Amino acid sequence: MKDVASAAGVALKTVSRVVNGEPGVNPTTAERVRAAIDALGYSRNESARVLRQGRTATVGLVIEDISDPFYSGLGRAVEQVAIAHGCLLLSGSSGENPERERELVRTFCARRVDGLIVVPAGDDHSYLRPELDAGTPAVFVDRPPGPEIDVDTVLCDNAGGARLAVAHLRRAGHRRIAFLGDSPSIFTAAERLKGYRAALGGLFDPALVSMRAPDLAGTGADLEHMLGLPDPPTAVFTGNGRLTVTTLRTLRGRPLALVGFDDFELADLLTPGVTVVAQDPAGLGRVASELLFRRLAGDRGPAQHLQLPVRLIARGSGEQSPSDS
Amino acid sequence: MKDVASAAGVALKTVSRVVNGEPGVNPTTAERVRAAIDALGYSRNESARVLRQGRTATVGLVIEDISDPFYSGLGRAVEQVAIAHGCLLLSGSSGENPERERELVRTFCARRVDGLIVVPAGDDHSYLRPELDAGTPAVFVDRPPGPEIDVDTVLCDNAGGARLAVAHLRRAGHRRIAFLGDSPSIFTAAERLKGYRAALGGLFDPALVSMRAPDLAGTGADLEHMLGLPDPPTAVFTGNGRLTVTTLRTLRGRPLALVGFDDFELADLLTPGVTVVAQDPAGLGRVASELLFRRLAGDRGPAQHLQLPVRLIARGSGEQSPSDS
DNA sequence: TAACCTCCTGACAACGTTGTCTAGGGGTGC
DNA sequence: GCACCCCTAGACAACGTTGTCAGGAGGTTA
Repeated sequence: MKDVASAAGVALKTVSRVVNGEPGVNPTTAERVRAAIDALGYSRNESARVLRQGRTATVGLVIEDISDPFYSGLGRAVEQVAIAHGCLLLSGSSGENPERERELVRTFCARRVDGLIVVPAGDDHSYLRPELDAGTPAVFVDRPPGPEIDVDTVLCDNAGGARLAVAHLRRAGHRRIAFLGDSPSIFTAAERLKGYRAALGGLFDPALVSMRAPDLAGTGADLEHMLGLPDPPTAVFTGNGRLTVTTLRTLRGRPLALVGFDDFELADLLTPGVTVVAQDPAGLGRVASELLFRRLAGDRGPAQHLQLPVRLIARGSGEQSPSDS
Repeated sequence: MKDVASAAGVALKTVSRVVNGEPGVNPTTAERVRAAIDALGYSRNESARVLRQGRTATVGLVIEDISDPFYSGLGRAVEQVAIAHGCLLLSGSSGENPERERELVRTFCARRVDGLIVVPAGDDHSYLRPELDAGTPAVFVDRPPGPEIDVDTVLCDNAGGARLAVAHLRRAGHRRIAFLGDSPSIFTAAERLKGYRAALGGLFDPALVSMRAPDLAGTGADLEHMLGLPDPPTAVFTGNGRLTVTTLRTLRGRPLALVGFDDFELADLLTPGVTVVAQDPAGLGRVASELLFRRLAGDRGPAQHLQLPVRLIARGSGEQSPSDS
């Protein structure tokens, strides 16, 4: 900017005014400055601007894994809202590691992001307190924070979705319904287990429940084991999209009624089509980021806790009767 | 930092030294400073640090659409390499819009990213010249830049992959092989058309080629039209993952041999399994970012142009003979 | 005891912006 | 012709950090 100023024969401040479109600059002078800017290929140093003004026009997004379609859909929605507000997105994957989540959040905060959107991996978020107190708003999405902090959250109706899935299978006549879920330490997995259990009532049998960290081989083995029981399941409820795919791959055409949590591309093209409880990742991202930008615009109201609905999409796999298997 | 300094009763610079782990600070003093840091919840302002040092430890990634599995896989790989080098990732989706690509790159540069990884949407990259001259390295991945600039590129063997696909179908006995591709303005689509055409030789028939911007309805209609020709195709080669899915959805079980460019999850679970020419999105991302970090480490050698291999994965759909349809 | 060295600490400038304040030039009103 | 005001422009400080350099305290050597 200094170079531009001397090239145009004006003061620093005048260049600053032109760059920022501030009023009170003679059009002739402004034109001369613009010419100098073009000639020198100058572009404003945002770091300095941030330092001076305090706002970075950057939002930090912490998700579990950007290459998971669920989270990348969520991320895309956040990105779009951010762009609409003139913000950029700093993003990072926690890989389900609380330590990494924390590190990402701290790094983002050190770079003075204006706000955070977090899919938490851990359940202790006391480390966020200083940042929140310093005025950096955070919105938790897909999973809530630990009890230490009270911030905006956007979740989907996990338990309700699970009840929906199990009720659907029960309507088709199933009484032995297995649940293949993620590690119970994960909020959504625990909630879905609750819904599953509630909808089963007296039919609940712990022998038909497998919950473990994503591990294709392990969950597949659990399912095989269940199928070998004297009173095997006639239907399966899978706790997330990855597990649904794992299960399909394990079954490989063996007929077993199936309802999966999370919709996925091609679910309709498989034979039979896969019945799912669909949530709306883009909706989660959109709502969460709109909440964040409302905070950034100055909303100081109490923390909001939103829940987005889920819906069951029947495609065939969930409508098979017990006698089909 | 100023507050920390006065709280600990030391000078600014001493706090700076402690924060940066610089030698030459009395352990007692350092401990006092650390206590003050904890008490005040201080975290270093990276903007100021960047301003002072000139390096942001940030890499910019411009891709087409973060929610596309191909690009999110690529993005994830870039992220991992960046993390390994202590860098954060600023990312943005161009949505196949050259204007937006340019805007993203400029915004990234204004924030002084240390380097750029770009999947270009446009073909004029003269706008990057000032940045390159200023020493910001860029690596183009999946598609090359326009002729105005000569930078590192990492592509996959598009034409070779297409030849592979068509040759595979020809071996199964097909002579009427349709090509459903993306807009010919997109580099990869054009290359794949070239490979398709080369492998067909005299069998090439423009009536069996559809190339258009991603548009489910349009491509589906083109395919339907081809199937209504007096001499219809007995096989289809689809130009990318999205189009493969579109085609599967259009065909909905109608038997027609199919080979798709790009592998996708569940391709093996469909009936028949979908034969694909698989490229390695994570590999593209990894190689590109390693190239970038080599530049950031000071490598000033001539621009490298790498090509990653593709491989054909036979799963059934590409092995059907013409008489099956 | 003087000279020197090491270890630790602090003062100060600088990075590139922008907010605030001041000032000159020219026009307008009386 | 004088007072006043508006328009434009520039000088200067400040944002929070780090690099450079200077200097004091204490120990060692001659």
